[in-house]
Amino acid sequence: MRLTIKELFELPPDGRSVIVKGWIRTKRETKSAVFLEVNDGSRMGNIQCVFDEAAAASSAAEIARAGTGASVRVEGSLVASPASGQKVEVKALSFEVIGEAPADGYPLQKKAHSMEFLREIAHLRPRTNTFGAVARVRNRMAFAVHQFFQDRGFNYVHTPIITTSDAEGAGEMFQVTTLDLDRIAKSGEPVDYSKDFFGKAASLTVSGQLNVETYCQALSRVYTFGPTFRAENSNTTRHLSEFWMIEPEVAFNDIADNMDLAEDFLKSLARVALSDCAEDLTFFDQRIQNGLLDMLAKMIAAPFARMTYTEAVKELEKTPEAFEFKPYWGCDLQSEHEKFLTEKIVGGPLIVTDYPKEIKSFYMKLNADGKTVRAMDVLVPRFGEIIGGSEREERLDVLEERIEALGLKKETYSWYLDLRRFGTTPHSGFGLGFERLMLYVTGMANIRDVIPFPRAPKLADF
RNA sequence: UCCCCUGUAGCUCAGUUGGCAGAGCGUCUGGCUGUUAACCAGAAUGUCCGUGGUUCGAGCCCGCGCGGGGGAGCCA
Repeated sequence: MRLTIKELFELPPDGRSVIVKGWIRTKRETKSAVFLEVNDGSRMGNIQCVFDEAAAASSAAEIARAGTGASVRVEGSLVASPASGQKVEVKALSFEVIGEAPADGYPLQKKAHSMEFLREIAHLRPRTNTFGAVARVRNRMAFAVHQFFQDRGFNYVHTPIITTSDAEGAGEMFQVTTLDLDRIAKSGEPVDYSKDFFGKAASLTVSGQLNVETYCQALSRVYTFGPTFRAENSNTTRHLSEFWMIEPEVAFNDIADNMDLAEDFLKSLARVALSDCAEDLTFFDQRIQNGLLDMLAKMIAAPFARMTYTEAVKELEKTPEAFEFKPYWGCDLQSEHEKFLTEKIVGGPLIVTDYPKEIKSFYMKLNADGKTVRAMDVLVPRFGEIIGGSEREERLDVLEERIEALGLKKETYSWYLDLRRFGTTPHSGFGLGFERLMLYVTGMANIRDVIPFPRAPKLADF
C-alpha cells in the first residue's frame, strides 16, 4: 500500500525512492525549479515536491496541468531539504496528473476563505487546512470517547434511532412516516396512525437516555454514542437539528460520582487532543482561537469549580454587572449569566447543581428540600452548557408524582417506571453534545463547522 | 420564532450628495538561480440577489420577496 504523507515524514530522508499521491495545495514556479505542495489529508502539513530544471522540462506538459486542487502522483527520492521551511522534501523524477482541477471552476484558491463561503461548498471544504484538521480531531475524539468508557468497564449500548415513545421531552421531534401525505391532505380525512408503518406515530429520537437507563439497570455501566435529532427552530452557533450525543449512565452513582465522571471525561478527552492532535491543535491555536492550547492545559490541571444553583444565583445577584435579564431564585440561567459565571467568576469550567425542579426534567431526583432536583450542568466559557445530567429519581412514588405534577401521562412511561418497580437503584448519567465538545477542543466558533454536513433549519444540502 | 446587521468580479470588500463599476487576493501571460499564502511587470473578468416603485437618471432612496451572518429563546 502507498505510504501516506504522514508516514513519509516518519522515514529518514536518505534518498530512498518514494511515491506521493495527493492533491496540490500550491504550485510555485521559478526558472530553475518548480515546487509543488502536496497534501493527502493524513496530516496538516504538506510535502514539498521539487522539480529541478531537467525534471521540470521533462514533465513540463503535466506541470502545466497541475493547478491547485489537482490530484497527482509524484515519484522521486526522499531527501533532506536544502532550504529552511521544511526538513524533508521529495526530489521529483517523474510526475503525473491524475485528475485536473481547472482554475476557472475550482472554488478553492491558495488563499484564506471565509467560513461562510466554505459552508456553501461542504463537499470540498475538507480539502482546506481548517476542515481537514477538524475532521482529524473529530475522528480522534470519537475514538477517545469509546476508549474512555471501554477502559472503565462501560458497555456501549445502541439505543434506537426511531422511536414511538414521545417520552424524552427533550425537544420537538421529527416525524417518521410512510403514509402518503399528499393523498391524506387531499382527502381531508384525519390521519390514521394505526395504518402507518409501525402501527402508531413514530419519530426520530431526541435522546437515548431513557432507553440506556434500562441497560444501566442490568449492566451497571453503560453509554450510548449516536445521532440525535431535534426539530427545534433554533438558529444559533451552538445548535444543530442532527447532532451526536454521548450519554453514559451508571447504576449506584450519586450526583457527586456523576460530576467526577463528567470532569474526568472532559479532561481525558482534552488530554488526548493535546497529545494526539498536537499539529492540528497548534494550527487552531494560531489561526482560529489564540490561547486555545493554554486554555485546554489549564482546564486539565485545575479541578472544575462547583456550586449549587442557589449559590450561583447569589453570585449573580451580588455583582454590579448589569444583566439584560435580572437574575432571581427560580429563573432559568440565561446565556449571559452562564458566561458571567464561567468567564468572570471562576475563569474556567463550572458545574452547577441542584436546580429548581420547575426548570428541569421529570426524571431528576428530588432533593429533601422538595424544591430542587439533583441536576448538574457543566458550563464552559464562550458558549455555556456543554453537559447536562442528573442523578435520576429512583423512587417509584416520587417519580409518579413528578410525572403527574408536570401533566404527563403515566401510561406513556410504563416501561420506564418498571425500572423503579423491579430492583430499582440510585443511578446517574449525563449527556454531552459531541459537536459542542468539538467547539471546545478546536476553538471553532460555529457548530456548523465541526460536523461534515450540518443539518439545521433550512439547511440540509449535500 | 424574535431582534440587529448584511447581499457589488472566482474570493474578501470599497463605492462620496443619486450622475461612465473599483481595489486587494485568486486566475491568465511574461520575467526571476531553491520557492515557503514566493516575488516583479502586465492583462482579462460584473444579471451590483430578485422584483416593484420614486427619479431626467438608482449599486446607492422606498416597498415586498429570497439568501447569508450575529445575538436571544429552546437545549446538548
